[in-house]
Amino acid sequence: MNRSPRKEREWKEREARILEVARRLLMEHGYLGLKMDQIAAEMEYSKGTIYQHFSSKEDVIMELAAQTIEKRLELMARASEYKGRPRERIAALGVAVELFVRRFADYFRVEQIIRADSIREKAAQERQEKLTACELRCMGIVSGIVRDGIAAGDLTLPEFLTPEQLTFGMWSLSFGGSSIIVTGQLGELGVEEPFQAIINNIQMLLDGLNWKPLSYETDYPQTMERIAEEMFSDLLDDARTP
Amino acid sequence: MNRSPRKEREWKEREARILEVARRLLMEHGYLGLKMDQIAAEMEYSKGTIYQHFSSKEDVIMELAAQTIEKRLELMARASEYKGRPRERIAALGVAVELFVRRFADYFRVEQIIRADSIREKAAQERQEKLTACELRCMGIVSGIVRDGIAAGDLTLPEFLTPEQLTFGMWSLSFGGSSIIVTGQLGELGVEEPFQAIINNIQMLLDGLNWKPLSYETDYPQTMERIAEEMFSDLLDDARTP
Amino acid sequence: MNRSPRKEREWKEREARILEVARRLLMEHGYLGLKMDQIAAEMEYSKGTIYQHFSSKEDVIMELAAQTIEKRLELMARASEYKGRPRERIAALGVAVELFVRRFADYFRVEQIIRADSIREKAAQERQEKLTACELRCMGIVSGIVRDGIAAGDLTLPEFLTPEQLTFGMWSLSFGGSSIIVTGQLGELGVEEPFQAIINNIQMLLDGLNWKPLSYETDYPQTMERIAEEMFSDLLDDARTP
Amino acid sequence: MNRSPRKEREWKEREARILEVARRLLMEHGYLGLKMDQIAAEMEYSKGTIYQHFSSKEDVIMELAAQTIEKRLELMARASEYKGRPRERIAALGVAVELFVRRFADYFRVEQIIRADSIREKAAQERQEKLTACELRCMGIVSGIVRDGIAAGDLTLPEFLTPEQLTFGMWSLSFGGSSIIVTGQLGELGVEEPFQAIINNIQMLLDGLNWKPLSYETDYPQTMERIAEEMFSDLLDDARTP
DNA sequence: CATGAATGAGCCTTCATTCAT
DNA sequence: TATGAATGAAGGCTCATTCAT
Repeated sequence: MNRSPRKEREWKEREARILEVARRLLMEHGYLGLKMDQIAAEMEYSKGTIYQHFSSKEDVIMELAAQTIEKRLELMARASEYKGRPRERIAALGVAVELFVRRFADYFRVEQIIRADSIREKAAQERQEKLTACELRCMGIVSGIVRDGIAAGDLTLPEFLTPEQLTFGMWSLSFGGSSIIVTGQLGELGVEEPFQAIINNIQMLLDGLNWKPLSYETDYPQTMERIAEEMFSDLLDDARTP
Repeated sequence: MNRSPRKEREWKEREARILEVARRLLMEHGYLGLKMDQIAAEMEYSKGTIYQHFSSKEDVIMELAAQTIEKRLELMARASEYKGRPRERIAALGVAVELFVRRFADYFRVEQIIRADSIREKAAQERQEKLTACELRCMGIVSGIVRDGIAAGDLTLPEFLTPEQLTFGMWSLSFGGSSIIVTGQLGELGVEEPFQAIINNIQMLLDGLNWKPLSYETDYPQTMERIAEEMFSDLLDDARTP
Repeated sequence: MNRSPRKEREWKEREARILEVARRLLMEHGYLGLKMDQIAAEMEYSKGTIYQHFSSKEDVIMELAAQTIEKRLELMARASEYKGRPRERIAALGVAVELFVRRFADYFRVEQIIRADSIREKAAQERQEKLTACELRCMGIVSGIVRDGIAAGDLTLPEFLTPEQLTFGMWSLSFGGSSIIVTGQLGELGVEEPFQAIINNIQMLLDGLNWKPLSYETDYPQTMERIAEEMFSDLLDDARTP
Repeated sequence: MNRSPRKEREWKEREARILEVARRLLMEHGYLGLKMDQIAAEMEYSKGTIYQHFSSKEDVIMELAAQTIEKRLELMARASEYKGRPRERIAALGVAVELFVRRFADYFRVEQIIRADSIREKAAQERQEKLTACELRCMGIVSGIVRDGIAAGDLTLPEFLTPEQLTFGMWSLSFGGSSIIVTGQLGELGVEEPFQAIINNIQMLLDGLNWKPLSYETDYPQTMERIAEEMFSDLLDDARTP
C-alpha cells in the first residue's frame, strides 16, 4: 500500500533511530548485550514496531554492518577523487580512513564485532556477498591508485610485492591500528597520538618503496590538512578533539 | 588434595582436552556458540565434570586467552634472544609472530574474539591485569630492540616517530594483517601469500626509516630461514604447508 | 506504560493468582518445593509470564510475606479500635489473631517458613526493613493497650515485667501455639480445641496479673463473640468450622 | 564384620563430628545451605566416607532432629525428678527448657527448621513416628506434673481448661518465645531479657490458675537457681552469659 | 575402607519472536 | 498500525549420589 510522503518520511526517520540505538547498544554491551527489548525501551516504541522494520535481530545487525561499509566506501570514494599525484591521493585516503574511524568510531566498532563473531555465517547469503563486494571495491580503489603511481613512474614495486600486497599492507596497518585503538588498552602502553602514528608509519612504508614524492620532499601534513578541509569539511567538527 | 601421579596426569590431560575442544568451538561458533553442554557432549563427559575444572564459562574463555598470550610471549621472548644486529632481531620476531599465527591459528583467533567482545569487562580483575601486563611485555620486547638499534647507530628515528609509535606500527601491521587473513575472505580479494606480504611490508617500512642493514643490503629471507630452523625447529613441521 | 482499565484488572488478577498458587505450593512443599516451573504449570501460563510479574523466585516469596504481615496488621489494627476497657481490647486482639490464623492459615504458614529459613538474609534490604517495621507496629498496638490498662488503673505490672515483656509473652503464646497447631501433629497429643486453649491460657495469664476485669468478673466469651460478629463479620463464614 | 574396640570408638567419634559439622552448617545457611560437599570439606574427609555413615542427606538431617529431641527429653526427664511440690517441679522444667535453648541453641534451631520445612513428609515413616513419640513423652511429663498438682490439692483447673490444654499453653509460650528469640529480630523490638520474660509469663499464668504456692508466696527465682546448680551443674558454664 | 571424579536430572532465568487486541 | 503479554526453547550452573580405584 502507498504511504503518504509524511508517513514515508516518519517511517525512514524511525528506521534510522532504531539503527542508531542498536549501534550504541552493540558498542556498549557487545553482541550479547544487544537486546530487542532494550532497543524498544530506549526508543519508547514497542517491540512489535521494531519488528515491522526488521524481521529479526540478525537483520538489524546486518543492516548496521551494511551502513558501516557503505559509509567507509563513500568516504574512500570521495577521497579517491582528489586531484593530485597518486601518492597524494593515497594521503587523501588516509585522511578518509582516519576520519571514518574517528568520526564514526561506533561504525568501526560494529565492523570489528561482526568480523570477530561468527555472525557472518548466519547471515543471509545475499547480505554476505554484499559485504564482500564492498570490501573488494575498497581494495580496488587503493590498488587502482597504486597502479596509477606505477603508471605515472612515481613508483616501482620490487618484484616481491604486488600492488595487492602493498594495498593489503596499508589496509592491515590501518585496520590493525584502528582495532587496537578502539579496543582501548593503548593508554597504558605508552603510545602517543596513535592515529597520527598510523599515518606516519604508512608514510615510512611508502618512502621505503621510494614512492615519489617522498615524505620529506613534500609537506604531506599540510596537504592532508588541506584535503580534510576541502573534501571533508562537513565531517570536521569534532574530529580534531582526540 | 594429594593425587597420585597418574591421577594428576590424567587430570591435566583432561583439562587440556577441555580447552582444546573449547577453543575449537569458540573458533567455529564464536563466543555465543560456545556452550558448556556442547563441550561436555564433544568430550563425552558430563557437564559436571567440566565444572570441576572450570568454575564458569567465562573461566574457560579466560584460560584460553591466557594460554594464547603466554604462547605468543614465549615465542617472542625466544626470538628476541637471537644473536645478531637489531634489525635482524626484528626479523626474528617476524619469524616468531608468523609462526604463532600459522601454527597456532586457533589461539590467535581466540585472541581476536576476546579482543572484540566485551568479555574482558566481565573477567576477573586479576585475569584482566595479567592480560594487559603480558601485552606490555610484548611491546617492551619490540621497543627494546628498536632502542638497541638506535643505540647501535643503525637507526635514527625521525622526530615525528617515537620507538613506541614504530612498535605500534609494526604491531598494527602484523595484528591487522593476521586478523584479515584468519577471518578468511582474502582469497577472493587477490592477495597472494599474505604472510610473506606482511613481512615484506614491514621490511619496506624499516627501509623507509633507513634502518641498517637495509633489505637489499642483506639477505633477510635467508636469515629468517636460518632463524626458523635454528630457533624454532620444534614448530616447523606443518607450518610450511599454508 | 498506560494500560487500559480492563488490561490493568486482568494483570492484577493474574498477579493475585500467581501468589495464590505460589502460597499453596509453598505450604505443600516448603521453600524447596516452590518451583517456578510448577507455578507456571499449575497456572497454565508459561514461565516467562511469571517472570513478567516477579523478577525472581525470591521476589515471589517476599511478596507473599508482605501480604501476610499486612493482612495480620490490618486485622490487629481493626481490633484495636474496639471501644471498651483495655482488657476487652486485648480480647478483641485475640479474636483478630485467631481469625487470622484460622481464616488465613496459609498466610500464617508462609510467615513461619520465612521466619525459619534463611530467606530473610537473601531478601532485598528494603523488603527486610518493611517486615521488621510491620512487626514493630504489631507489638506497638499490643503494648499500647497494656499501657492504657495501666493508665486506667486496671492493671499494675509487677516490677519484674515490663509492658514489652508482657506483650512478648502473649505474642509467644499466640505464635507458638499457632505454629504447633498449623504444623499439625496436635491431634495425636490429646489437646482439644487448641485455639480456644490459647485464648484461655492468655486469660489466665492476665488474671495472674490481676488485670481488671478478671475473667470471672465478665463474660469474655460472650464479649469476644460479639466482637467477632460486629467487627469481623466479613471473615466469619467458614472460620467456625475448625 | 566385627570391628575392634578402637575402630568402633573412632567410628562413633567420626559420626559425632559429622553431625556437629552438619548442625553448624544447617544453622548458618539453612536447609539449602547444608551441602554434603561442604560437610566433607570441613571434616577433611571425603564424601564417600560421609555416605558410609549416612545413606542420604535426609538421613543426616533426621539424625540431627533425633539428637535434638532426645537432648530435650533427657533434660526434661532429669528436671521432672526434682523432689519438691508440683509447681516447683514445673519450675524445674522451666530451668531445663531454658538451659536447652540457651546451651543447645543450635539444636533448637534445627528443630525449628525441620518443623517449618516439609522435611518431615520426606522422612522415613519410622523416623517420623519416633519424633512424634518423643513429643508425646515430653507432653506426658508436663501434664503428669499438672495432674500431680491437682492430686496434691495445690491446683484446681477451671472447667474450660484440661491438663493437656494447660500443658499446651506452657509449651506454646516456651516454644513460641524461644522461636522468636532465636530468629533474632528481638533487639530492635525493645524486649529485655527475653528468657526471663518467658519464665515470668509462665509464672503469672500459673498464678492466674491459683496454683499453690503462688509466685509471691515462695522465692521461685531462688528455687530455680538452686535447681540449676544442683541438677544441671554440668551445663552451667556459659549459660549465664546471655 | 577411603577417595573424589563422574554423573545428570533439575532448577532458575533470559530473550527473540509471535499474535490477539 | 501499534502494542506488549505470552511463549518456550535454550543455556548456565548445582549438588546429591554412585562407583571404580
